[in-house]
Amino acid sequence: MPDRPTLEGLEEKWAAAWERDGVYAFDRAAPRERVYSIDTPPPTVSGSLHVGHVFSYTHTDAVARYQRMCGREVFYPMGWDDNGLPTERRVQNHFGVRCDPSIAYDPSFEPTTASGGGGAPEPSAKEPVSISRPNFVELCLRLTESDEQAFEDLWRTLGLSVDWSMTYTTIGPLAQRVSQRSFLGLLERGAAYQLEAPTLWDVDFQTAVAQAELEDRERPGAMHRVRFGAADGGEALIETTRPELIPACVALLAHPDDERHKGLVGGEAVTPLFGTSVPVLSHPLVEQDKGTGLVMVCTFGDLTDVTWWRELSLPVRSVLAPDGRLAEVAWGTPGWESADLDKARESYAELSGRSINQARRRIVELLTESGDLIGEPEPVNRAVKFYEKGDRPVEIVTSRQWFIKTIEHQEELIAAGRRLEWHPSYMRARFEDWVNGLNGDWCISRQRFFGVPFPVWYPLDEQCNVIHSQPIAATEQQLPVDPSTDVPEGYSAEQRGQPGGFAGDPDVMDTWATSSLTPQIAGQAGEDPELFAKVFPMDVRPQAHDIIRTWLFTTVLRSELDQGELPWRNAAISGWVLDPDRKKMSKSKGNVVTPMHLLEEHGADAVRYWAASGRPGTDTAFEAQQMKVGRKLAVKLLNASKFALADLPAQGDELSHPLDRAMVARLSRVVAESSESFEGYDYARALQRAEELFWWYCDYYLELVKGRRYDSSPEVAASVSRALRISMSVFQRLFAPFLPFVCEEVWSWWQQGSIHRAPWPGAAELDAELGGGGEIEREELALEIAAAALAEVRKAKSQAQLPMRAPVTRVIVTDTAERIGALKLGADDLRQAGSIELLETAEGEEFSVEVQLAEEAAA
RNA sequence: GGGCGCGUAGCUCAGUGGGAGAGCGCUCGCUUCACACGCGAGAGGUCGCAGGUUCGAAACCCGCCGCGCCCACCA
Repeated sequence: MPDRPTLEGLEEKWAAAWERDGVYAFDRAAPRERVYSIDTPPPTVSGSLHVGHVFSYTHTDAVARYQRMCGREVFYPMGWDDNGLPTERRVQNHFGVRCDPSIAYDPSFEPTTASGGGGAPEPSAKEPVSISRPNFVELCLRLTESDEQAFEDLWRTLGLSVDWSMTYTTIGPLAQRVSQRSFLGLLERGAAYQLEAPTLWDVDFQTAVAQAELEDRERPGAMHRVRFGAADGGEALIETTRPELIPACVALLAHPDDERHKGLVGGEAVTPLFGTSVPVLSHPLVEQDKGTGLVMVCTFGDLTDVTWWRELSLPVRSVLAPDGRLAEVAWGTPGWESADLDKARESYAELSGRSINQARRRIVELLTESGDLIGEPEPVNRAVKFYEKGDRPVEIVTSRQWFIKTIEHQEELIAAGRRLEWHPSYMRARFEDWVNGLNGDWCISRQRFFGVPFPVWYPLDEQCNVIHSQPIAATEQQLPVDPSTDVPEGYSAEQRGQPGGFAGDPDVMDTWATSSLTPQIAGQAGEDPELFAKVFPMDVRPQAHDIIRTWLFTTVLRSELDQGELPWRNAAISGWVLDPDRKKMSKSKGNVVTPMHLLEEHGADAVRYWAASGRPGTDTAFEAQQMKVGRKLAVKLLNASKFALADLPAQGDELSHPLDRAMVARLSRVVAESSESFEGYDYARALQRAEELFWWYCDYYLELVKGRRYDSSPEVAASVSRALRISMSVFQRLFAPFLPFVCEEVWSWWQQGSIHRAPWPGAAELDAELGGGGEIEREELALEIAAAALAEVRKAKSQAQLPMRAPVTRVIVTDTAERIGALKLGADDLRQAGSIELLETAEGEEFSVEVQLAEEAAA
C-alpha cells in the first residue's frame, strides 16, 4: 500500500493487467443460463469521437461489470460500423477522389492527398480524381482501419470491459456473409422483393434513401398561384410551392364536397406553358381550406402525390433526372401530348438541364410573361424533407429497388415491442409511434459503393436486357460474394454483360440493412451455431433514443423475420450529451467536445462518474465540474481505503460494537437498493445511493470509530477492525462498475484477484454478520444520534473559529428517554470523536445539544 | 395537428402521499495523526401557474403556460 496513494498511472497499469489476465474474456464454456449478452452498438467510424460516445458506452459498461460481478459470463463484443455513406464521404474528402464504377481497377493507384488517415479531413480544392470501385473500397478500408484503432484506444483508456477478441466490423467478411445469408433467406421466403416504383431519392448522393433516414428542415419557399386553363374556356387556379413541376402535372384534385370546384371535377384542365390536358378529379385527402382548394398532382412532388397517383391510377410524367436536374423530354411522344407542341417544346427547353432551383426561377419568369402567375409569389417557411446526411431536399424518383416487407408485419412488430422490456419504459411509445406511422416497406438498396453487395445476378436475354424477374442467388459456399466480380454458378466470367449471359446486381445494401443484424453478426449466426445458441436472444440492446426508429426497429424486424423471436429481452435507452447551453452536440454547430483530453485531464474514473450520473434515457448537459466531483470520489476511495486498511489490527469473530453493527445495517440496505437499481438498468441510482452513504460513512462513521480503530488493546479494536474490512470490501465492490481503475487499485492492496470478477455484495451476507439480534433498531438510533451530536459539536467549533481538534469541556445532549438510552450505546465513540471531556445526557422533549468549549470556559 | 418527456436553490439534478434535499458555485473558518485532489460551518427555494382529490400534495387527477425531442398526407 503506497504512503500517498494517487490516481496517476492507474489507467495504464490496470488496463494492461486486465488484458494480460483476460479478466473480460468471454468463456463460451459457460452454460446458457449464466451468459449475459450485450448487443453493443457499433459506433460509426467517422474519424471523430465525441463525448456522447463516452457517455452511453459507460452506461453499458457499468451494467456489464455489475452482471459480471453477479456471476454472469458477460458476452460484450465491440463492433465498428465502417460500412456506408459516412465513410464514403470521408474518403472522398480526405483523398480527393470520386468513385466511378465504370473504371477498371488500377493496382498501382496511390492517392495524392492522403495524410495517413486518422486526422481531420482535408478538403481538397482540386477536382476529385475518378477511381474504380475496388480502388475506392481499398481507400475506405485504409481509412477506417486507422479510425478503428483510435476508437479502440479510447475505449481501452475509458476502461470498457469488452472482450476485444470478439470485435467485428460491418464491412468485414463475417458481417457480409451474415447479411447476405439473411437476405437470401428473405428472398427465398418472399419477404424481400424488388420493385420499380417511386422512391425517396437524394440527388447529390444519387441513391435511394429510406423513410427512417429522413428529417424535416425548415426552408424558405414561396407559394405561387398559377392559372390552368379549363375545358369550358374558363380557368382553374391552383397554389404550389413547386411550379417547376408543372410539366410533370398529371391531374388536378378537389375535395369531393367542395362546391367551388364541382363544375371542374370530371372535366379536364390544361397546364400553362405546356398545354397538356390533365383530368380534374376529387379525393378526400384534399384540404379545402388550403390555397384555392384545388391542388396539382405531379409525379412526384411529395409523398402525397405518390398516394394520389397510386389511388387514382394516374400516369407517370416524370421530369426529374436522378442528378436533380430536369431531364430531356420528347414532346409529342405518348404521355407528352400538348395542344401546342411548339410552345411546350419552347417552354421546356428553358428548363431542361437546369437544377430544380434554377428551373423554378426560370419557370416563374415564364409564367409571369405568359400571365399565368397570379399575383406575387408569397414567401412561406415550410418543413422540407431531407436525407439526414444530405444537403438538398429529397426528391421522389422512380427506380428499381429492393424492399423488405414491413407493412404486413406492423401488428406483430407492435406486439414484439410490448414483449421487450424498455428502460426507461416510456421509450416504448416512440417505437409504437414509428411502427404505426410506417407508410411503406423498407427500401434497403443503395446506389453506392462501400457496402454489402446484393448477392444476386440476373440473366441477360439475347438483346442484353436484364431479366430482373429471375434473379440468380449466390450459393452458401460463395458467401461473401461480390456480384460485380464474382460469377454465378453455371456461368463463366466471359458471359458477363454478353447476350444470354448475366449481370451482377449493381447496388449495395443500406448500412442499416446490415447493422440490423448485429446480434446475428456478433453471435455469428450461421457460422458458429454453438456460440449463437449461447448468446441469442441477447440480454440487452443499449442504444440512444434517436435511433429507435432505425436501429432498434430494424433489428426487431430482422430478428422476427429470421429467428421468429425478439433479438433481446431488454432495451436500455440512453440520452444525449448536450452542450452547456442544452443544444445537441453536432459537428455542424461546432460544439462537439472530444473526449481524449478529458480522460487525460480528469482521469477515466472521473469521466465515467460524470457519465454514470446521467439517468437512463435522459439528455444530460456536458459538465466538466461533475468530473471533478468524480475525481474527488476516487481520491476519497483511495484515502479512506488506506485509513481503513493500513496496519489494521486483527479483527474479531463478530461485530460486537453497536455503532459498527448500525453502520453495517445501513450498508446492507444500500446494497439492496443498489442491486435493485442495477436490475432495472438504473445504474445512476445505484451509483447515487452508494455515493451518498459513502460520504456519510467517511464524514461520520470513520470519525466516530477513529479512537477504537487506533486503540492499542486488541479487544477494543476487534469489532471496528472487522467492520472496516466488511464495509471497505463492500464499498469497493459497489463502486467497481463505475470507477473500475481506482477500485481495482484499492482492492489489490488487500485482496487476491481482480475486483471485477469478485462477487457483487449481497445484503444477505451483511445481514448474516448482524445475526438475528433484536437490538439493531436501537443500535441504529445510537449511530444516528451520535452523528447528529457530533455535527452540533463541530458547528460550535466552527462558529467559534476553532480547529476541529479543539477540546470541549462539556456537552449535554438532551433527548427523549428512549433516544438517550440508545445514545449511551455509542457515547464513548462520540466523546472521543468530539474531543469531549465530559459528556452528559438529559431527558427532554426533543433533541438538542449544549456545547461548552474549553476556550469559553477559560474566558 | 398527434405522441413522449421535462419544469424543485445561481448551476446540474435527486426526491411519487406526512421533516424541501444533494453536489457544485458562493461566504466564513480550520495545516485534523486517511485525505488541502482536504475538513467543518453558513447563506440561498411561492417545488412553472391555476383548480381538484385528501386530515395532509413538490409528488395523485384536470386545465393552462414554457422548454425539448419524436412523428404526421401542410399542396
